[in-house]
Amino acid sequence: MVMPNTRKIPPSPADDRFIYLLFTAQQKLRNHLNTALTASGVKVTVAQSGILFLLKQKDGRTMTELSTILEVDNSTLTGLADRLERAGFIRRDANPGDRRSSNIYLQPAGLAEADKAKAVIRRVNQEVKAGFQQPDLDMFRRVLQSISMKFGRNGQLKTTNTEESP
Amino acid sequence: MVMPNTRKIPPSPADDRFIYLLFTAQQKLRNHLNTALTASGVKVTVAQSGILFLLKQKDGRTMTELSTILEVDNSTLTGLADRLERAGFIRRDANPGDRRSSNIYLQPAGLAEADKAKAVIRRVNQEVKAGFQQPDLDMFRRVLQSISMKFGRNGQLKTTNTEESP
DNA sequence: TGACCATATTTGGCACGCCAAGCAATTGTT
DNA sequence: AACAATTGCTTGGCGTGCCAAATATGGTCA
Repeated sequence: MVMPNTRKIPPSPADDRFIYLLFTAQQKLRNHLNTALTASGVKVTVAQSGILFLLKQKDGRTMTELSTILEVDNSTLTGLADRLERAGFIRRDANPGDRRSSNIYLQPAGLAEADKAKAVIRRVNQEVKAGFQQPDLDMFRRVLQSISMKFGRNGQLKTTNTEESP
Repeated sequence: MVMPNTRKIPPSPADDRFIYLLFTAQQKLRNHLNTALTASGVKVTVAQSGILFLLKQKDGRTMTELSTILEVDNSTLTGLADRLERAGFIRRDANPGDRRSSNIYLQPAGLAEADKAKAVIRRVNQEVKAGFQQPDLDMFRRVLQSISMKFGRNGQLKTTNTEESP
């Protein structure tokens, strides 16, 4: 059945615009996150932190490796890496085996920054989950993952856990 | 309990990083949406379509009115309106009562464009919902709305239905 | 009226996405 | 070995967000 019960329309017609809802939630979450990060003295942004986490997990990755995992365009990664390098958080090193590519290495300051960012992000992730039961969150995850699968480039689910969990 | 069961780790450790999941889903959805729009000959982007929908619902709104409803910065709206106006989809008209503000009017081409965009967005919204039961989607919505409420500027839920539904 | 504060919008600067194009280096083909 | 195709990365251009500052107008109050 496609049509809702026509006998009685509920007081709040239940917003069916999931695209809008998703976009709005993401935008507010991103703003809150970046605000929380700067408030905690973290200089790096959410987007940049992803690179740091991946390098902490395995140092010396290449640009392509990072952009593939993060599923962003190569050129996007160039910009992110530029800023991280300018801030002294990472270092681009020539790859002796293949002079086209470069290996990215986490600098001490970058490692410290990653940990600071991780703490904030973990906290916000808890805030997101607050007020819901595990089954609810599981369903939420399932829908998000289905969106990623349906509309993703490769149609595949990417489970590249950056670290332990949040 | 904070630690998971240590006796047996399940095959798939259930990704708990909702921030990452939400960001990824949103990004893929946005890309798919804009691809689908251009594929259908729609010249306007998702972001721009929001303005058209609001004007179709009630023409002559001001910039501030639009940016408040869409919950984007005023300056963001300036850019969006610039492009829509340059494309001939809207018109900025001086407000006789208050010369600081301007009323935005949908042009015939803009109305046509809004309808074309609406069809595509509605279709993608159906794709998002595909494979889920209504209770699942309701839970999905609830979590998204709770994120918007938790992290929104005003902490309030905005239910400005742009039209009938998707 | 004139100093002041508030409001509406724009501008400029930055972050990050995308795409298309470019460049250098590597690999494959013949 | 020589040419073509591929790969790794950067550049340039654009859209969309943000914030802070500038502009212009409007309203208040002494």
